Parts: sequence; C-alpha cells; structure tokens
Amino acid sequence: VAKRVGINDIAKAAGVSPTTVSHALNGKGRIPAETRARVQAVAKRLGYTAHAQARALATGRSFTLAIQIAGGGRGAMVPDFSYFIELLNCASEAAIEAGYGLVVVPPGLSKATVRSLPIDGAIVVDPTGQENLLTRRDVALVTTSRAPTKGRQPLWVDNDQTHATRQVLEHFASEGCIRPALLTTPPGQSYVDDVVASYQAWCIEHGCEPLIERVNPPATEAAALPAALRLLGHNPRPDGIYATLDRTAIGIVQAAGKLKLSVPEDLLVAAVTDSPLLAASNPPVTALDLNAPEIGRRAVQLLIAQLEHTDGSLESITVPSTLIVRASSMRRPTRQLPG
Amino acid sequence: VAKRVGINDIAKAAGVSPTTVSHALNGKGRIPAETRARVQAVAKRLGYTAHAQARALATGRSFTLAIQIAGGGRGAMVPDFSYFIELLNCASEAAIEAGYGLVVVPPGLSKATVRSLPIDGAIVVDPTGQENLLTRRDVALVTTSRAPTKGRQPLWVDNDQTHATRQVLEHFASEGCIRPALLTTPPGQSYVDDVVASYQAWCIEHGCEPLIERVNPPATEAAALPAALRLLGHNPRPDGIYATLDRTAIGIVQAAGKLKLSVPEDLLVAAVTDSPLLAASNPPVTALDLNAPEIGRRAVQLLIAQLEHTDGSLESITVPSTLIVRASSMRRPTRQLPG
DNA sequence: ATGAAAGCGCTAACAG
DNA sequence: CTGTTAGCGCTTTCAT
Repeated sequence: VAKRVGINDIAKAAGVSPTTVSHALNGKGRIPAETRARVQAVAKRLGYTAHAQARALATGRSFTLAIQIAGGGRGAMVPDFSYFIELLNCASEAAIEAGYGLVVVPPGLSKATVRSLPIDGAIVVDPTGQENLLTRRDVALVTTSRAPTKGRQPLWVDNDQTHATRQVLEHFASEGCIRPALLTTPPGQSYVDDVVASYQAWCIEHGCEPLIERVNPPATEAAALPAALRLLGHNPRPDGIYATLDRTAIGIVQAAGKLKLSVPEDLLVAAVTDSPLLAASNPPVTALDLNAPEIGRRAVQLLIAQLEHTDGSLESITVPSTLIVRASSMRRPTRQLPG
Repeated sequence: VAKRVGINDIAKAAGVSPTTVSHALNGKGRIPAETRARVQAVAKRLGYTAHAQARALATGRSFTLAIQIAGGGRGAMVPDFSYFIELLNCASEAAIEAGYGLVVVPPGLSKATVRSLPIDGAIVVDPTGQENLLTRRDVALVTTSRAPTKGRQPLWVDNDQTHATRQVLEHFASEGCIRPALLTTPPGQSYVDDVVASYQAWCIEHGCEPLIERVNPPATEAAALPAALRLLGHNPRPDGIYATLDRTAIGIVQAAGKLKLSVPEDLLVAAVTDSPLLAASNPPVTALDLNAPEIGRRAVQLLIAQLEHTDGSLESITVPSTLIVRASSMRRPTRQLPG
C-alpha cells in the first residue's frame, strides 16, 4: 500500500511549513494569494486528502452527522418508503460534498447510547417527540417536519402542508367538488396536524361541514377500507376525499369500487405523498410530491450551517411541494400529452 | 458543558496508569481479573465513553462502515423499499452495538470520492458490479446478493434463491399447477440469475416448457401488465406465475383480472420479495420473505469479523427465506386462524 | 507573513 | 504485571 500523502509531504514539496499548508488549505490566516494557490496546486497534484480522524481529534469535531429514521416496516411512521430512500440518498450526497459523513442510527436508542454517538449534528425524520436524539443539547439538530415542541424547537425543514391542503381543496372545488372529506392517521405528527387544521379552516370559510375519519397505524390499504366506507356512508355523501398517506388513498379507491362509485365521476381522490403506488393505481391518483431530495439536501445544509456559520441567525426552511394532478381528480376528459 | 471524562480521569480515580486502564477496557495485555474489574467499575461509575476519533487516530482505524444503496426512486434496483429500510435499520443497530458507525453513501460516487472515505469496510446492497466502492482494496467488503465477479469476489450475505424458487414451484405443483411461468427483470443481478436458472432446471426435470417474460425497469405494476398479458396469451396458458418483484406480481393479478381469470382458481401467483403491498392486495399474494433484518445484521457482522478476526477463514452467509403462503396460491379453502 | 512547538485522547512499544 | 514514553496527522497558539 502506498503511504498516505500527508500535510508534511506537501509542505516539503511546496517548500513551506506544515502550518502554512494547513492555513492555505483551510482558508485560515493571512497568506498571500500566490502562496495559497501554489500550495493548493501541489496538494492537488499529490492527491492529498485530509486525514479525517486526525483533523477530528485536533478540532474536537467529528465531521459526522446522524440521521434517524423511524420504525422499519411496522407501522406507518414514514409516509412512503421511496420518499425516505430519496431523502436519505440526497442527504448523504450533500453531506459528503461538504466533507461530512452521514451515519444512520436506528430508532429507539437509549439515552446513554445516543449520548455516546460521536456526532456534530443530527437529523430526525418525522419526529414524534419521543426520540432521545432530540435531547442532545451539545449537537446541532434539524428535523424534517416539525418536532412536537418539548423544550427548544429544533430548526426544521418542512413542506407547507397548510398551503398544500388548500391547494388540493381548491383543485377539488374547481372540478366541482362541494363536500370534500379527509382521511388521516392519528394526530401527533406535525404534517397530519397541519393538514387537519388547514382542512377545517377551509371548511369554515366555505361553509361546509368538516368530515374526518382516522385510520390507526399500520395505515395499510386494508386498514383504510372501513374508514373510507364510513366516509362514503355519510349523508350527504362526500364527493371528494383527501388522504394523508398514499396507501390509505388506495383504500379509498377500493372502497369506491366496492360501492360501485366511479372515481373521478362520483368521487375525487387525492393523497399527500406521491409514490409509485399512486401513479400505477387504476385510476392514477392525484398526489402531492413533497420533493424528498430537496428536503434531504436542505436538512443537511441547515445542519452544517449551524455548525460552521456561527454568526448568522438561521431559519427553518419550507420546501415547495408540487401537486400532481392525475385522473382520480379530473372530471374533464384527460388531455394527453404528446410523447 | 461538563468536561468529558477521559482515560486519565479514570486512571487517577482507580489509582492506576492510563495504560492499565486502556488494557483493562480493551481486554488487551495480561491484567489480573481483580484489577480489570475494578477499573471497569470505575469507568462505568464515571460514565466513561471512549473518544472515538482519538482512538481512531491512534489505531489507524476509523470504526466506520459504509453502506451503499442503489438508485433512489427511479428504477427497480432495490426490490422493495420496506425491504431496504429494514435492512438498513438492522445493519445500523448491529454496527452501533459493535461500536461502529454506519454511514450511508449515495450511489454513483466517483473513484476519487470513494477513495477518500474514511472507512474500515463497506456493504454494497444488490451490486451491479459497477460500484466504485467495490474497487477499494484497502477496506473489508461485503455485498448482499453476490457481486458480478470482477476480480476477487467479496464475501456476501444472500438468500438461497435457487432453493427458494424450487420451493415455490413445488408449492405450486402441490396446488395442482402444471405449467408454471416466470416473470423477471433483466439479468445481471445475482438473485435474478439464480431464480431464472433454478426455474429452468426445474422445468427440465419435470418435463415442462420454460416460459419466461422480462419486464424492463422501472418494473412497475403498469410495466408488468403487458408482459403478464403476453404470458397469459401463451398457448397452452400457464396456470401459475412466479414474479421476481412485488410490484410485477401485482401487475399479474391485474392482468388476470382483465382476462377474467380468477386468482387462484385459474392462476396461481407468487412473488419473490414479500411486502405490505402483497399482503394488502386482493387476493393477498403468496411471497418469499427474504428476512431483511437478518441480512442487514449478518452483513455487518461479517464485515466486522473480517476486520477483527484476522485469523479464522470467513465464509459467505446464506440467510434462510420463508415462503408465506397466501390466498393467491391456495386452491383449497383457506383455513382461518383464530385471533 | 511564516514557522516552531504544543497538544487533541488514545494506543502501543518497550522498560521496569 | 504495570507504568513511562512516543507518537497517530492535524490544528493552533504564539513567537519570529
């Protein structure tokens, strides 16, 4: 194995001291641009890469970020799995670009274990507020969707579910829907609460009766079916249903089928997290694309900003979501796009 | 912030030297059991945790493992997403228990980036053989499902798809199926190749004509539909189809519905990766549970064994899979389990 | 503007 | 069996 090229090697090659090399490479100190450029050139030529753990020891930082993902498989903690994979991959990419490693930590770690993690910061995806990781006060924190506040609210990266819900309801209305209903999971996660509140506000504004059913986790298609049937058995019957999970939306479509109701003619359907399942459904279901890649990237950037940008006051970030209109909510004939 | 308790603090408290503490805690050297116990007790009492990056610098190891997950969202690289989340969470848990961190690295990293990762080992999930991570010869490697060999074959953790395929086909046969067909994705990933080979061998043994259709990624329900229709249009018509992905199996069920064929009366259906989708389908689809948690754990253990267990010759691991028989492949009336 | 020197917290030779 | 001594590769005062 070829010996690692270190800061001393490049110091020798450039005819300066290790200190100067360190300064030149990290933009510290006051070094003439010329010297800096030369040192950097030599470093590149020699294929220098900083020895991460040496730097970590010297600086007291680990250049490692943690990301915690809620329950694996059981339950419906993560709205859609492809959502999470995209988020994870993009977060990891952003971290690596910035010179950090992103470690996955399993859910449900003890306080002691959590305390011993050598990390500079952590991302908690869709927190319930129970996560021990959120109790660490010595690391930077970011949540995606907001943590039920308990003590200081960590910075978050989230979608504007309030706006998005309104957007869906207005889309429904424009397609002739006058009695929209809502199918959600139990409250506690911020996005659920946001959708419910926004839905209720819209109903009050438009003088219609709010109609909400809850389905308990695991929120599968099958579990959603009875709740959807209850909604559809209501009098007057709702003519549109918005679901807070992709799989429950499929349950609605199935329920409509059972009752010989046509989607979208008799019932509009939309869901909050876009997924392959919704796109492939029959009919394809209108959905909100939450932009998982952007959420992952932003969460990492916000974390690193807290770590490095000590001065500026940082703010939580709202990532735009996109409403993807599909056949399940289009009463007019579909216009086919060429290609 | 309370100052970290270090090895020197506990040395002082226990009235020994730092070296003795180090040895006592790491099981090195020959230290009387009594001393060792006392030191460990003091360490626990003081809530000592080794400073990871200091140890890393001193030992030259990073105590960090990488895991690479193929494409996020697009394509069908990962057979099922919940499969991957479970694998990831369990791998991460196993790593943390053993004192390692598990970092996620995005797919498609350049050779240079891959080289600069400060890791002791790496897991590549369902490799295609293109992964630059597999070219690092200075770290331990494990793949889940086997890497298309290109140079040395890394150790792997895999299911026995050959056996499992046979198990499915025999189950089909026991339910009266005499013309089983196969619906797969393109070759290249080892599990696909294994299933195809095993299927062909079975057909030859049982004197039936192999009937295989391929569906190109992204292997969605919709993409599988035409392939399934082609299979069902074959003469004589197959009376059972085994699919190598959960979503393509759903495509088969849809195709059967379109042709007014009943599942399971006219057609048995099974799939290779169990998922919520299959369990919730109508009818529920028989599937192979690959035991993702075990695969994740074993992969980490095998990696760490390579790192620490320099002596013993290590072997790749086959994780048992479980056939979960559901309505889609049961001709006899279902016996309901109580509860 | 640059470099010498002192660690960061731990482990590993090597002496006692 | 235990303790002293030297670093691991980098950053960072602090002189020059």
